[in-house]
Amino acid sequence: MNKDLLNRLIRYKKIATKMKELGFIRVFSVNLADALGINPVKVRKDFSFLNIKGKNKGGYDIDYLIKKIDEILGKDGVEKVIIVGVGNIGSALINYPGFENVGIKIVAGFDIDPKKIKEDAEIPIYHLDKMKEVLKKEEIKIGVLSVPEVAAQRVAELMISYGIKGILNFSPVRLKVKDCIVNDVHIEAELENLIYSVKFEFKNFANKENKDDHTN
Amino acid sequence: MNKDLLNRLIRYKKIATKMKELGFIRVFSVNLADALGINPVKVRKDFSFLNIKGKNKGGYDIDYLIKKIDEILGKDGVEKVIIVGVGNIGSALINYPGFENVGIKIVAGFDIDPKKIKEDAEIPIYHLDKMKEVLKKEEIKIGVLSVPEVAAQRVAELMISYGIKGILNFSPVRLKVKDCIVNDVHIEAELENLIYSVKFEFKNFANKENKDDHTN
DNA sequence: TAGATTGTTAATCGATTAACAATC
DNA sequence: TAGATTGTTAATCGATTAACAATC
Repeated sequence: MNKDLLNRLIRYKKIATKMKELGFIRVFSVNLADALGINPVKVRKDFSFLNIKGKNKGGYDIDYLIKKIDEILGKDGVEKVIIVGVGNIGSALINYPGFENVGIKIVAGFDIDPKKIKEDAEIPIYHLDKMKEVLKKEEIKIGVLSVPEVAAQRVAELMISYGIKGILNFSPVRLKVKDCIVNDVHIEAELENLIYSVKFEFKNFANKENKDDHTN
Repeated sequence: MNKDLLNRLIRYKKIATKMKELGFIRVFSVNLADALGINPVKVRKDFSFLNIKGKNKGGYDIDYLIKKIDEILGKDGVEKVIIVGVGNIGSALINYPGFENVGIKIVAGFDIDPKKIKEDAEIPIYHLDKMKEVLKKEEIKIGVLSVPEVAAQRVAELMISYGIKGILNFSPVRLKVKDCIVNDVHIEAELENLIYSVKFEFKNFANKENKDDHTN
């Protein structure tokens, strides 16, 4: 199960759920492919690999598809997540309402700035010193790291020592860690990449006529 | 120039710049490879492809390397960017101080909520109605899209109609657009992906002993 | 039956790594 | 010279696409 396949699986489920809400009961590989912008063969390959069966000419049963994906993903209730570093990005995430819909609950934030501590808020913000206690009590495995660059490596190691097994890393550094999965969200880098991509496109606009409608 | 290569190029430059600040004058492919967590052959392949020459046994001259990368990237001063949708994420980005260092300037934000409008702020926030005017005047090509999901497609089309050529998309939808490059930053999806990756790792922890120190 | 769709095998493509000559 | 490093060719690997039989 590589990251790309996992991403597709999450998206298949999202689409199937929406179609179910609209009253559909089955979906063809070509529908899912259109929605994701990929080749229908890849959808069938994915499902074949994951042992999700379709009906010849009948497509895939939506209820069955959702059930299978949930099985594969090990869906089991709400996942608790903490936010470490309550700066611009950190507080944006704490206030973001969309996580609930996908079964994610932000249970606490942590910071070292006394002005940011609010232990009695709906989502409490504690001093970093309390992280160990909270993590152990709540058995939290997933943390968002949104501290300044200079602190990132050190704080990541702290989190891992308290039992964190997955870090969503917003700091612009490559974390060197053991026994922990890191997913990077490097906004700066994405923006720089975009800027240069646009520049190249302009530079070469004379050369290429048939541009795609969506460049990942 | 694909996206991965572009990303590596940006990182090569960042590392070279830091090494220069530390007083180094040359760098070996293996150094850059270590920093990026890749194979040194790939570094040399990249440089060979981009016509960046090293010295046999002498590595790559840092000043020359930076100059060549700047040439390739078409580095020319500060890039102006707007933020469309000044919610949690949008305002976090407006207040984020790190963009200056990489030559990015946020020049304005746009929203439809009158409470958010602040035309006389350092980084002014205008009503969406003024977007056309500002974009034309400042000749802005790059925009960050951080509006709610339901508005994303419509607002993206609006931006493009006013001359935007690159969108950094924070909304959890696949934008269907023409003549515009879209880079996605899907925080929710990354977090979901992380959660499931950790679950799988646990499920299979008995099977694998030698885990890598960093999983992208 | 004819047409549409799944599921799989084979072919293709590109990215990555291995191997190694050239050279300092 | 011996060792280290670049640069390139060849080999490998995995992901993607093409082709097509099976089937409803």
